[in-house]
Amino acid sequence: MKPAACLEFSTLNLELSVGPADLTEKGLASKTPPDRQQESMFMKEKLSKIMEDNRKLNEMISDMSMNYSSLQNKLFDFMNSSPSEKEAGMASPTGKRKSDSLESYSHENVNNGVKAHVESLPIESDSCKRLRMDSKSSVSKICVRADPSETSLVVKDGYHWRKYGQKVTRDNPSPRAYFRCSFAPSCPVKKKVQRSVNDLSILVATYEGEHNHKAPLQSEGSGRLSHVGSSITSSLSINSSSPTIMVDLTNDKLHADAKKEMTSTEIQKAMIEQMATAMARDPTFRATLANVISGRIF
DNA sequence: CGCATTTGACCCGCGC
DNA sequence: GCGCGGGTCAAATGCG
Repeated sequence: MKPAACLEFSTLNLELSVGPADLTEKGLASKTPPDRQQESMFMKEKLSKIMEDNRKLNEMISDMSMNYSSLQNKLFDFMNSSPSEKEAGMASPTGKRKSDSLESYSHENVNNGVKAHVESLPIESDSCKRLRMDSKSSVSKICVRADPSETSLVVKDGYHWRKYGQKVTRDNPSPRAYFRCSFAPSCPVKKKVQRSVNDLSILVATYEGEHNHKAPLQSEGSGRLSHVGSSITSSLSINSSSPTIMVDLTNDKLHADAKKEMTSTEIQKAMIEQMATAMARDPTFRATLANVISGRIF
């Protein structure tokens, strides 16, 4: 999802509650009768305009929901397609740094661990300079809410990762950990994990490349990977300042709920509800919306 | 003993 | 050309 689209989406789903009571509080009651009549007409116009805006916003959110559902259906279709189809056109496995090539792709790192919550993003400004040179390459990024006291930069996503380096970067005092997919020796996928500079409870995982193997079954491998996928699916929130999806791993109740089987429709519904709730709760989003509304009114 | 993690050194691209 | 900074390597270390 593009940032602009996110912004549009994030300005939805809040009730506009400017009514006559609000208007009288602004000193309108003290006006003379002709003035009052004029003001009343003016305010009626304003109210109808606001209601119209509200209606448009509701239309936009329903459109966005439909688009989201359609995209997610495509995503599930892709997940169900054969591995050979996914691997067509995939970057060749590499070992040496000079030969690292990151092909562009649109569906990335979608497995039983991070269903539909992974986004493909353009290379960020702070990403590797070598990657920046390749204008076609893209990365996907997920944010995982984790206990700040937890020092291990482990993002459980269903795959097996081998840590091969850690570095403190200039723009973030928290160390950045570098992982390779260890499930298949030839798998070119890499992962960088670093705590958010703004919120230490958030782990930002950046995925580069595409797995050239099937996702490991959750029952096999290390036991800590159990129920990873569903736990992530059920609890997400949105940071209005960024298009990145947030995943909350700390909610025990949701962990329990997530273990239940969910149909894709239920997942979509739950996700849309969570997104709307998260946006409405976000103070930054609300302040932005208030500015937009006040700008329209005054 | 084998595997994973840690960590300092090194590589490489970019900006000045 | 040099320094900076991100990314990677590989020996050392830890752990089951």
